[in-house]
Amino acid sequence: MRGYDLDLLRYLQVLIEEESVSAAARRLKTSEPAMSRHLAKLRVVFADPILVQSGRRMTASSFAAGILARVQEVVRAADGLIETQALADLANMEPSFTIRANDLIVASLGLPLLLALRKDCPKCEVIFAPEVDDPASDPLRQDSIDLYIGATDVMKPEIRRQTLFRDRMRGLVRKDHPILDQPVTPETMVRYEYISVSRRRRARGPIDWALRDHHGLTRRIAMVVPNYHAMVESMKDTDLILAVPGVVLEHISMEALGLAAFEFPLSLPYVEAFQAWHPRRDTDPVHRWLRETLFRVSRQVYQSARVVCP
Amino acid sequence: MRGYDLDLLRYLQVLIEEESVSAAARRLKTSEPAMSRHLAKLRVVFADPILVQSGRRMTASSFAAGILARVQEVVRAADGLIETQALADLANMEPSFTIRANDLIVASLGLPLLLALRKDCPKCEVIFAPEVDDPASDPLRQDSIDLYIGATDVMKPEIRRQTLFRDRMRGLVRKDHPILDQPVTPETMVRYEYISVSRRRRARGPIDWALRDHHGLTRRIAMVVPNYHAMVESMKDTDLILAVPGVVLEHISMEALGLAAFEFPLSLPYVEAFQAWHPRRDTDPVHRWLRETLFRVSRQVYQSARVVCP
DNA sequence: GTAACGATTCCACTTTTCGGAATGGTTTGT
DNA sequence: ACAAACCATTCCGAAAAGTGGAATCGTTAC
Repeated sequence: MRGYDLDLLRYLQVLIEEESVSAAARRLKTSEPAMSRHLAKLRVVFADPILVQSGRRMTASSFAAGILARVQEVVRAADGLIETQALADLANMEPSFTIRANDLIVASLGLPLLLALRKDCPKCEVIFAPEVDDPASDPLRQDSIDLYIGATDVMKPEIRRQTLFRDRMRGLVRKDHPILDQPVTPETMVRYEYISVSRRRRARGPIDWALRDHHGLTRRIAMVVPNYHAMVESMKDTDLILAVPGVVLEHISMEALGLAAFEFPLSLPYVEAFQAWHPRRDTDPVHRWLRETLFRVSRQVYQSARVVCP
Repeated sequence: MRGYDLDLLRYLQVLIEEESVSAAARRLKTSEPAMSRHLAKLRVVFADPILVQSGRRMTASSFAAGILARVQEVVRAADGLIETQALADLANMEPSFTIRANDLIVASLGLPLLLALRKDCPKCEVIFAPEVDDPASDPLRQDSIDLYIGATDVMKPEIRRQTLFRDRMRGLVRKDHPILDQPVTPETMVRYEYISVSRRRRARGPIDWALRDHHGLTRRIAMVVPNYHAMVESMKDTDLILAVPGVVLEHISMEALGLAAFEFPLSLPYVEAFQAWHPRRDTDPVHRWLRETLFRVSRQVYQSARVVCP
């Protein structure tokens, strides 16, 4: 009597969490028939149906629901056994990371991150996924991206997040913009039109609220664009103002583009850039190393940006 | 990145505990090449040699030795997940138990134990292994017996044991033996010769020491036999005396064999009958049920024996 | 240097696992 | 009531993985 195949616990955990054979199969990147067979084996080993029909769906049996926490703990402890060893062999690994981030994050952090990762893991690959309109929680849940970096998304409750840095918005304008002729005031701010960057038509934010609440002023939004780079290169011929996080200014060629930046004379909340990941990655040592590297790199980039633009 | 095959942990535990590929293979009832391949996989997963050459032997690497307790705990917790379910399906199981016990234990407890087991598990099988000369610890370690029942063996330190009952030795003689003509005394005890039951020529024991220490007397051993039944049927024509545990007297047909029993007039230590098993069975729910059943049955047999022969 | 013992690798065979296709089960919408 | 939609299970041929015996390798004892 040797004992049941312990690897079945991986399937058991995912089947109970998803309460669906097909969802569990998708999550572990295998087929439904294969996952259905694992379930059949689990049913024999545990002498319990594990998942039971509930109308058109399946639901966890009471036994399965009762042991889920213990199963998670066993798997977590088992994966923790290799954690200290896994990073010892990074040099020979070829992991691929899919990260979703907006164009300015990619421009400001993409290369420093890759260089830092490559120091430990020369063969790793970083894929920046294009931004699309769905909230980042969905692909994190579906495991189609490994990590999200951004500031604007609202995350689902189980998604893990870590703040990378907090920054202020600054105004970006053409170099000889008239607003620069004297110190910027709320009044001069609303004298010109703005570009708003949004993928979901949220054209108004903290700047609008500060102007309205503290000065009774309203700025005009001339246009809404989906990413920053769409406008940075062409705005030098306009009087438009673009609000950008300060940290990214270092990565914009101000002189070559004929641009300049100024600070908003408003008490604005900080923009909080964070990284987010699905909890299934919590015990993945390589993924943790990725997150820790990103954290370190973004802090370094942020510090050097503050030195350049005090 | 799905994670390593958790079933490898079973091999990891045994390999570290045994510090030998062939011993681990024997213990898990597989071949050396198969176990060597499991070790090779573990070496890849953990990026560690796990077992390293130490002269002619292997020894656990420091990493492996360091995680052994955690591995044991993970495997124990994983097996514990099915414990509450395992006994729910006893009725459909066909387990086979190999138990080593002397002939009188088999005679007195064999049938009651099987009947009790069959109440819960109608298809179970009990094999009483023949007694051989090696200490019981060895086959328990080698997993060739599931359980030992006896009183005389010294157990290795890791072997688990549980006392079943404590009993006194009694004298068994032919029915009209002259020693029964009057109350037995130490002096009459040494007037006749004895049969000693031993597989390892330990012909002298507590009876000899009590006679010598308290009465300055010595009994004569006429012969040494390997089991009780060898002599029980033929001693009715002799004046020989056989010392047996009281509990088994109920299972000897005294009238049919023309025998009788008497109490020794000595302050003898109790004989302690116990069951012993290897700790690998500690978390085996079916094995625990076997032990608990045996404990219950032996207590019942012992109680009824005390009623019959006060 | 040779024999003994255990670990590893090779190899042919067996067993298990895989995913696509087919089938079965349940609910929803018309 | 029936058809469509969705998910779970079973069937089937192919691929992958596992097995143990034989051969080879590595180390020590005599």
